[in-house]
Amino acid sequence: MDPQLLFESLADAIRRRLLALLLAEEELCVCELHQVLDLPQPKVSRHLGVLRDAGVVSVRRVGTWMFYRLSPELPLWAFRIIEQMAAGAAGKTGFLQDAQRLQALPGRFAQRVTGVALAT
Amino acid sequence: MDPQLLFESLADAIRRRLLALLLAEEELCVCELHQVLDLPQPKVSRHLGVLRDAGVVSVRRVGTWMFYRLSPELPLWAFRIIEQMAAGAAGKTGFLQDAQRLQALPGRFAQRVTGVALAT
DNA sequence: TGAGTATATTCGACAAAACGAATATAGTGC
DNA sequence: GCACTATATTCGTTTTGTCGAATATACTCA
Repeated sequence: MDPQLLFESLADAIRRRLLALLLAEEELCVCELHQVLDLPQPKVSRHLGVLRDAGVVSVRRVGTWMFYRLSPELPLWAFRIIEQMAAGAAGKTGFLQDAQRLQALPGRFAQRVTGVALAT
Repeated sequence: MDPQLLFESLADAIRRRLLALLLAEEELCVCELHQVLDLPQPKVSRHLGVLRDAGVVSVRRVGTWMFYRLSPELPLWAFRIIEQMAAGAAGKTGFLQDAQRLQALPGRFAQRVTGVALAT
């Protein structure tokens, strides 16, 4: 993990919101993320691409869905930075509403199970 | 402390090197920093200005010297991010040589004492 | 195969950030 | 006042990053 790439990733508020959600939820697909952030899908996809190219997140495909998660290869120091970032942003506008919208997403459990079943 | 300002600050390698030095040394003047980093003084000053405006570092004047340190008002989460940043950068090129050059600076103890004495 | 859904990419415009070089400011000491 | 040191700022240029809009790709299911 190149520190330069990590901190470039963290310099954008949208990417920080994405990472905060992935820290809370383990795994999310693009459609869930773009609903929660309430941003255009191409925009979310582009920012996820930056995170992916930096090695901050990893992806697996399940049918047409792409499930993103924090990279399991993140060094501890990088993971802790993301944790503290989320801690610092916890109360801020955007992050607070993201957390609420995430909990309000319909059918999340079923979709997750389907995804896992298909992948196994 | 605005997360956006902190992460913008951390997105630049020179500013991360500055912060790593201030984490190790408590307090340093511009001339020490620009010697250690081996970069033009105006460049170092400009980057310190970014850190100052973001509230990441604070300054005190002692004669013609300006002594920079990590801001005592940094929230814990921000301080921990800087710590982990330094941990992640520890081995990397630049940071390693900075640490060595810092130790090799002549007259650091005397200068620090003088500075404190003048300020009191 | 074709329609439909999910995701990714390209394009050109625009804004922000960093740069070197030169210059300005502020303090010290004579 | 002048010379000297330390630090900061401005200027014009170049680079980098983000954006919306449009389009392309990939997969599923019938």
